[in-house]
Amino acid sequence: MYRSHTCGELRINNVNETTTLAGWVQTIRKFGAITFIDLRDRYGITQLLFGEELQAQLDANPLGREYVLQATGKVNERTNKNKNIPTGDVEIIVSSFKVLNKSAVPPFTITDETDGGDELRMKYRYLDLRRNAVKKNLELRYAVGRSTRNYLHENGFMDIETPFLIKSTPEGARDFVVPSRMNAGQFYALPQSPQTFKQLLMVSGYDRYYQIVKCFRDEDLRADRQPEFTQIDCEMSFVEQEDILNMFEGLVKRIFKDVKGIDYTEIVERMSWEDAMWNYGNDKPDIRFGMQLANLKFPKHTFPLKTSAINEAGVDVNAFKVFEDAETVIAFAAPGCSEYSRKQTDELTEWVKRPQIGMKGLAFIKRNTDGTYKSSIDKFFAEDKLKAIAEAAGAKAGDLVLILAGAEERTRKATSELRLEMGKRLGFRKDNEFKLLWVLDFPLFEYDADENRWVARHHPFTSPKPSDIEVMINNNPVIENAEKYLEHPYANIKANAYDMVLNGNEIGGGSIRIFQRELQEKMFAALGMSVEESLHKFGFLLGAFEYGAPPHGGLAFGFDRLCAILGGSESIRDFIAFPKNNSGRDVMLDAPSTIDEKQLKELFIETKA
RNA sequence: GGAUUGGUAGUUCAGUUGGUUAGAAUGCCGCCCUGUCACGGCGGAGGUCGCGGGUUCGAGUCCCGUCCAGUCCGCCA
Repeated sequence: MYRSHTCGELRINNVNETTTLAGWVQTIRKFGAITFIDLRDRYGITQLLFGEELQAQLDANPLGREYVLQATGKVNERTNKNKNIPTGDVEIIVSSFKVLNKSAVPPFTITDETDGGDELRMKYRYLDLRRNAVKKNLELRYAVGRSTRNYLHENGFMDIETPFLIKSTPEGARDFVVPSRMNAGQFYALPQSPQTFKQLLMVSGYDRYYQIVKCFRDEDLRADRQPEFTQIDCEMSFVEQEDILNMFEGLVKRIFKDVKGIDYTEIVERMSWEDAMWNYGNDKPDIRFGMQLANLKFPKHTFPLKTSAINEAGVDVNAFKVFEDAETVIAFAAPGCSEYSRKQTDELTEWVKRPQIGMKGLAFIKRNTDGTYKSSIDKFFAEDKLKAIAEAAGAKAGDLVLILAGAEERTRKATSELRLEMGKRLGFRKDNEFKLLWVLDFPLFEYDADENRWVARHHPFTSPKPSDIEVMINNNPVIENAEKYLEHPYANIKANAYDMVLNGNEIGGGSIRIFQRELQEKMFAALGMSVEESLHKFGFLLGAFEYGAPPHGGLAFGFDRLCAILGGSESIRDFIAFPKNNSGRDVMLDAPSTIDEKQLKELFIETKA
């Protein structure tokens, strides 16, 4: 027997029991004739006391950090208790011990606040994982997974595994490919998601499916993006959008309850994609705070049903040349910022001029607490006009109105980024506050300028809104005038698609699918695919749709990202046991790497001389 | 593919306008210490300033190239 207890479980009521612990040496504190050792395992830390009679034996078996140690002794109530750890009331008076294994000096400290940098931690990830901070994240991930499985199981969902070696369909993200030895010159692809398999399972009658599953995309990475990542992938038959929204906000609420102890009783807000873009400049708005955008000027065809925020106030924003030349002018109010100094407004201007944001400048109006207005553009607007603009932006006394102008897409995005930045600076984006949102009615198509064709915004299996099906079928997808693609009827077709947004992050998304062969064929054609091409790539799916495919839909959550947000982190890497770095490398394994000539030959891959 | 920040002791970092022998903290090693828990005290070892080239009397510092890492844009149905 290696141990009778873990290092995290002994308490005051165990006093006088004889116990054997095994774990890693966290710290050694020597005081001449006595020595304290903190022994650590997955469950906690317990203090060992080595008395005078063991010092000779300790000198003969010198210990160091991270040595694996077994110690037997009696549980003793401490004279000086440590209130910082759960086992702090007791210590073990060691009677015998054994070094189970030595350890080299670790390259960084195995503590909550480690001195190790990211690169070093990743290289020695097996040491990094000993740290409480990382362990906590993996425990949270495990809890989210358990909660998900429990909820879905209770609701009749069945976990079915789908293959990892599949067919490459270069639509969407780039595939990872795997050469086939038995089929010379041919390749498998790793799935970007089990999308087509779960739809086939619906055809097969497994009307509630789920899988917590690895997906692979060979694209450039970010702090919240890995080449292999995990999805909670779900699909249901005989459902409408409403059924799916209800089922899966139930899932997220259950996860909040199980993992964070939060009763999320609020109604989950629902917002159209158009409203999200109009009010927040973003299809995944953070609604933990207001600061909604005021559209002072915008291209009409982008928002055919909307009217300008100042149309009725009689303000001509074109009085300022920069605004006149701009396609779009958007403002919003930063609460309590009217006292910003010149230095602070200059700094914000520099912030929006960074290449990542790419604006030329920033205009502002201070609505002072004494009722006056001070603005960077008061040369062009009389005070009553400034007042009208400020009011359109929802500014109260003491607020600062920030205004950006330029090309529609860039300006809207920049304003959204600035809103998020100000929200962060003003403390409105708290890690421990959670706000869910459904974004609905996404556009079905997106224009691809490089190829001058339509691409599916979600994926090509997403069904159009029933009212838009006729528009899709009865119009030629060919874009005659690339400049005016927005005037093509396809630009306004809406999809039966939905995203779940948590605190400004897309945590999941899905759609009601096409389930009739004919409509699916039309969709492929709309995306510029020939009949031969669609049969070659998706013939199996079109075939399946001929044998009684039920109406169905589903969604997938980004599991890693969901865990990171629940853990209050921007980066998903510390919620994955063995993540890859920015360049897709595993620095611990040093992968990817070259392979043997022999392996290459077996794959019929020519090697360079 | 692009922008940007960084690379100096085992580790985390400082290093001024280009100027003598490149520093601090921590870790490591040795000695002392019977109640610590960030123990303490004394002493010691530890450097290809990422790599290559250039400017200069002189480069950690300036210039060019390159590699690595981080963040972002493009990309990610």
